[in-house]
Amino acid sequence: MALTERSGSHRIAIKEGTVAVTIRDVARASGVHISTVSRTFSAPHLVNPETRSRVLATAEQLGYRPNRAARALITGRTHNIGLIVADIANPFFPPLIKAAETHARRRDYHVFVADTDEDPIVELDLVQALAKQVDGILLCSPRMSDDQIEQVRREVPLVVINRMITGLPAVVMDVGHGAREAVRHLLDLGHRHLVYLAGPRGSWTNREIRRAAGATTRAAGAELTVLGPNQPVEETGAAAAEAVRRTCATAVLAYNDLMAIGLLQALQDRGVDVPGQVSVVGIDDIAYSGLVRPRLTTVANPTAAAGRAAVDMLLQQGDDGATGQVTLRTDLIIRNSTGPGPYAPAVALNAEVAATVKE
Amino acid sequence: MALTERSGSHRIAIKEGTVAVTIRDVARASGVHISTVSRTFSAPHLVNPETRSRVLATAEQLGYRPNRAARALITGRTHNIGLIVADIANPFFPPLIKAAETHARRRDYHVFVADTDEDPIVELDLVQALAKQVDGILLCSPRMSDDQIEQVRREVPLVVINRMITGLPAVVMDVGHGAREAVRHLLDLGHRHLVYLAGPRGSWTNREIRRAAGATTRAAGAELTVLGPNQPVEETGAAAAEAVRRTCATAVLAYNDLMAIGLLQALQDRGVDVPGQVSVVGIDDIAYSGLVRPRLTTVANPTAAAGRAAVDMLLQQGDDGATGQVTLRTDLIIRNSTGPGPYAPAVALNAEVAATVKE
DNA sequence: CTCCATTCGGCAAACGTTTGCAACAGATTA
DNA sequence: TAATCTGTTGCAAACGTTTGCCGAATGGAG
Repeated sequence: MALTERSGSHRIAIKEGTVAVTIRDVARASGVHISTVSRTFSAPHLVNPETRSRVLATAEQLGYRPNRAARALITGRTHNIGLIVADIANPFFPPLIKAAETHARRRDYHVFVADTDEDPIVELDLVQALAKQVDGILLCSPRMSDDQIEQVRREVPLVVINRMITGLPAVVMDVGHGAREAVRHLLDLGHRHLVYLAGPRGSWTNREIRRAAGATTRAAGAELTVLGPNQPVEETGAAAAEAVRRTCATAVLAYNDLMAIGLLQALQDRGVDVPGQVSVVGIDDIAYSGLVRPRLTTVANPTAAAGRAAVDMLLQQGDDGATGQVTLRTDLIIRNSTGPGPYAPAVALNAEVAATVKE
Repeated sequence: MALTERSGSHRIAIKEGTVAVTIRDVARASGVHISTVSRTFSAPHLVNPETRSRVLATAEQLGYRPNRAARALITGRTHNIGLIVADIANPFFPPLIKAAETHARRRDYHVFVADTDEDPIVELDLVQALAKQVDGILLCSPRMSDDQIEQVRREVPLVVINRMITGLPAVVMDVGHGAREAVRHLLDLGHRHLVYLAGPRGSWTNREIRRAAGATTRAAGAELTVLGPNQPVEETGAAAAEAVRRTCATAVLAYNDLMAIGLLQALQDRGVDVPGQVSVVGIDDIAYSGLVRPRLTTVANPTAAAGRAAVDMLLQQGDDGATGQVTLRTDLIIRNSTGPGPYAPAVALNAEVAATVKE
């Protein structure tokens, strides 16, 4: 460990060639007390403009950067946010992460991202580990039980994304709305037997979709078969092709685009025409849903907006104890993976029926 | 701000209902000095097993968690790693991030992920901001100049991924090798006029591919047209379809799968058969390259391995000053987006030609 | 019984900040 | 002229740890 002589005092060069320059160095070099330097950065209005600019100049020249650990120690705020997701590699999350990160940075916060691999135990571990080094945690589509979340909540400020827990601040996408729209779209096209290709157990979103789809089909006197639960990846979507065919359903709503795409390709591979024989609808509108052929009809989730809203809620939480719950709108995007079903009305009628159902 | 009476001293409840329990509380509760508690956690062999278990028990019971900021302040190590990528939403990165994160966690490190939006200025900003709160930074496919990286390097330990800078620890994927294989594959198939659909300026990878592709085509007496530079996203791939057609080339190597997929779909949309009329090769082997139809022939990059290797290098860097450079192998994966070109040899000849070229 | 080695645990300084308090100057008011 | 106020700065305590140093206790050897 190299020792470096500097300004008459010994300093440890933690990283070779790098000497940490502190507030004290700046103070000495500009002939003021350290508290003045501190204030120059954290409460500029309290220091004489002249002094301030002098301090800033020497700080700049010396290459001073405030030590956030020290600051955190005394203020109790780290200016870090934890963001926990089930799977970074799932294309649903990156836009959310990106938005949250950019938004946080604009408020001088940094984001720690952690990946739970869809495992509730890892999830709990991560929250605990992160709790002390962040000012709050964004819990995305958690797989933990409500109880566990309640418990964790006592250790660290929390905002939950895509799960509704009473008394807990949350940002949810109203996926029920999107699912209803999707099912109505399929019914309007003349499909009377649908499949819901379910997502992972423990997912609030999954329950919401299932409930919405069930209610809407039932109300229309149509049939809904639920296949699942499944891991929300393409493989399971592809693997479900067989089962889907066996149900004789003509339309499928999948828990997410990944599964929808997997299913779509598997169906095509075994010679099933999409949307000629089977219509497929996804959820999320990930970047690839517009790239596959046929382009995927899907429910667009405002993930970026959700990320931003969650960051805002978390940062506000410090000020007052108000725990809001924000619901974001989701919308059906009709592309080419859905087409007329066996009971398709005449084109002229189509609009009329749609109008009626929507009222 | 709520004040809470506790053990006769005043404590600030930073987060309502949450009182931070410190080493001091544990010490008091278990009747030992704080240093003993500290040692129980950071140097267990120095404390009597009996005392240790008693301390651990009360710590557990009180819900004590070490304050990493305080620890960082004195040890100079934060146990955090910064990971800077150009674009989280680019599916090339998530597997790398995920691997790095998991690997780091196993060594009791956390990862901060930041996204530069492909902007070298943001990149520099981020490195500087992160420098003080992490023990080192993983710089993924940087877009900064070598000089800037050299400068930053003096502020914080660095490992660069996908860029070779002399004297700087780096993990690179030998994309030149993959590109050569890809080009040979196309030549073997009888293509004599290729296009390289280039990536972003400032990218080391881009230069490597271009150089490798150029050298290989030239050696075979074939022609290579370079189109670019381009932002590495599908849109630019799709937008390039027109230009590709104009070149009359029969095979395209793209900077990455995203662009390859964009191009592939755009070609198909305008009635060009892939691989019948044009062969397309991507690079990266992102999850979707196997999902599009035709499945994409591509160069597989060991991104997860790269992430792990980079973490290892960074953490070792602390021990000695050794700066290694690791090169990871890339491999061509032949799928369905490539087919015979206008000068295709007879099938029997094919293997022979391949053998010759490879010698 | 004395001495020494060993093991354990306490003491206190240090890490780099922030912040309440007090001091001081100069300006304003009574 | 004295009193008050305002703006600027210094002083020192705190934040929660780690760690070098030293003393106490213990046990074994002589």
